[in-house]
Amino acid sequence: MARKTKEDAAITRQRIIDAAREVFAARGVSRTSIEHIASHAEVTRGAVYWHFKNKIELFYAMRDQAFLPFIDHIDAAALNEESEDPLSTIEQFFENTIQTLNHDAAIREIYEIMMVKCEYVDEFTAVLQQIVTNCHYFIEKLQLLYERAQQKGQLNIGLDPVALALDSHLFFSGLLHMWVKDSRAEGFRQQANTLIRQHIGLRKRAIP
Amino acid sequence: MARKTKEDAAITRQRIIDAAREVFAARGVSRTSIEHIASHAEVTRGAVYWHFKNKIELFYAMRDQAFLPFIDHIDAAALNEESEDPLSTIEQFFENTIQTLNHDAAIREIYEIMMVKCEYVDEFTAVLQQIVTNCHYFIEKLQLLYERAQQKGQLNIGLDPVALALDSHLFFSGLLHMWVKDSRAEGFRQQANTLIRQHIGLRKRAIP
DNA sequence: GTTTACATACAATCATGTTTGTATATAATA
DNA sequence: TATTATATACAAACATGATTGTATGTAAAC
Repeated sequence: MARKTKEDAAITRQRIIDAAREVFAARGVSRTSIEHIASHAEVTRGAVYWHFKNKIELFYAMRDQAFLPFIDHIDAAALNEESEDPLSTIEQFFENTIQTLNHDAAIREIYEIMMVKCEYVDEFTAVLQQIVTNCHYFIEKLQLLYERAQQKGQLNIGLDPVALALDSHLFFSGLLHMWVKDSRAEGFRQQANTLIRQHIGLRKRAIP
Repeated sequence: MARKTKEDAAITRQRIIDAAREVFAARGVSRTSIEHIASHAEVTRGAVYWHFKNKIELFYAMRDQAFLPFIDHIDAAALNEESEDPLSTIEQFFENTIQTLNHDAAIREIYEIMMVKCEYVDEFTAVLQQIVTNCHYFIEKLQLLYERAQQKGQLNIGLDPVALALDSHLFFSGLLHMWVKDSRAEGFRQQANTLIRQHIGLRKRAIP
């Protein structure tokens, strides 16, 4: 087949990434061969190997399409320094993430793949470490927000922003995991927002 | 080779399970071949296929060695009805689980495999569903304990046992995940007990 | 004309499930 | 109690298919 224009090539590249995501989600990363991805994207393995060195490079490309926006989302929440209501900022952040999972099938698939359809061994161990690094970054931002909430008197007395940040991170991590695992929408997915509000409610200063 | 006695066969079987666990932990479930397991157990594939139909049956056998005791542990905590201090029962349960992970390398490996070294697709999707079922069971027991804590006046006023149970489950689920992922003991593992106490502390009625 | 963007062909492993072979533990029988 | 029959606990061989990376070919864009 003939050479394509640069824009065409970019389209092919994205098609391959999309195909990879879909096949990963259906068959798991390990059981997915380059041929599976190629035929699903309606190209040959040659095209895949042209755009990506191997499977893990493709995996990284796919991951970035969900995680770069997520980082931006975290930063946006934390950077809003003039917010009058830091506690609500946290709550909104959690709810928005769940919203995104509900509405964006691609993002949802990427989370699913990374949480229950990928084995973090060999070349993939680095991915796990990057996730952990991101978690620490996320915890930092949560701590910042809780500190601001404390300054504004939103928190119950005696609560420590550091502890709250860690606790909220574990809560949210657990929530995402349950959300993904409960793929038949048996309840958890509908309950998510309620759970978030209750979680934040636990910290909120009682209105006298 | 010759036929072994029943006890010898049982030993061989357990050796194969142990070998499977070790190789799964090192290479991930998908990348592990029956031959890998066999040679690690110092038997041939024939022995493995004699004792187990295929890889997933072996996986189930391995899993049960960690999860059956875990269920018992949950039941033991919830059945202790005369406990004067249900909140501490919960706290102890969390801490004991972490203790087990710290001291029992086999259990630790099984958790690791199930959380980050296994892809839940095809024959493995059933495993995920079973995990979710177990989670719901766990949440029920937590709810029971929180109800007892409420009756004994241990909880802060206005807290709902149902909400607390879900929140604690998410916390614990997130904690286990972080514990497993933080394999280089960079902090999370040491912090676990502190986090548990703080989490429970959030619910505890302030001593007047 | 050269580089790009692929398709096609090649070579080399590797894994799976099954089948067959076999020595012996164990139960049945005499 | 000694003998025999059979099921057991594997090892070894077989047949088949899948996957990977690379190497080569090619037509069109630049």
